[in-house]
Amino acid sequence: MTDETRYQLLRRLATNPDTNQRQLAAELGISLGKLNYCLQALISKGWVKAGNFSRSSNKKGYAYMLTPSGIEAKARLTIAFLHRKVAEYEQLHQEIETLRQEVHALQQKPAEGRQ
Amino acid sequence: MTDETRYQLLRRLATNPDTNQRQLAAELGISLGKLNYCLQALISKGWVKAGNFSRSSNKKGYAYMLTPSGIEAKARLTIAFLHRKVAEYEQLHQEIETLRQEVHALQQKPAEGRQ
DNA sequence: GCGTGACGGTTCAGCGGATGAACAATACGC
DNA sequence: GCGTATTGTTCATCCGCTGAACCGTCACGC
Repeated sequence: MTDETRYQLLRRLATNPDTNQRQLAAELGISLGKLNYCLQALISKGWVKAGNFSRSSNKKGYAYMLTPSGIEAKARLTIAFLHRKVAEYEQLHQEIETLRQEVHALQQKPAEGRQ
Repeated sequence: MTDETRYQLLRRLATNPDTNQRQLAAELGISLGKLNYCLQALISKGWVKAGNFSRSSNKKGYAYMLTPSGIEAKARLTIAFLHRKVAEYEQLHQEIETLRQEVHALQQKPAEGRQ
């Protein structure tokens, strides 16, 4: 759904290709159903391939590995995300400044509305 | 619903008590139904009073004014929000630092995965 | 081999918040 | 009065998310 989720998922898979869906869902703080949905989306985009060979010791389940185009996509998303986050950061700075002024104003006239 | 919404609404009403619900909803970026719901919640908490006297030139609709306890509540929420936002700010700083490092790493080995 | 238990992927009925069209109420101009 | 415009209120509908249930598969013990 969100591309925040997509990005986080790609990020996770890049470092940890052999994690099961339940654990991935828990780590990203989303439901199993949603994770499965996102994963299928990444796979159908050709960014992730589900190799059905071994998960380390245990032979069950898939290993979800980024394809070359998945790696490129992750790079693009990383940069896009950096920019977005910096913008958020600056806006948050603004909001905080405004809030600080409001709090300051409150402390100037602390008795207003009390009894 | 969210107390972000509640706070924003109190904030708006404190400065602009005579705005109709449709416009309030548009300004907060939420639907009319949700705004109405939130407003009723504030009213039933006793934080806002809907005086049915004049909106400036036009006599229709209500003027939604903060009660004394509404003013107090707004002060509390303002402070709580400041703290929350500062925490978000710091976490965002962290995330950005991580993203910067990732981007840097990408630029060190830019040919990976290309052909 | 067969049975069984455990694990992992997939599905989907159900939930809950959000939406905004439609309705009700009120004020105004005529 | 009547029609119109403006505003508050409701509620059927939508839509994404959830997680329990389901199914397939593998590993182990026999």
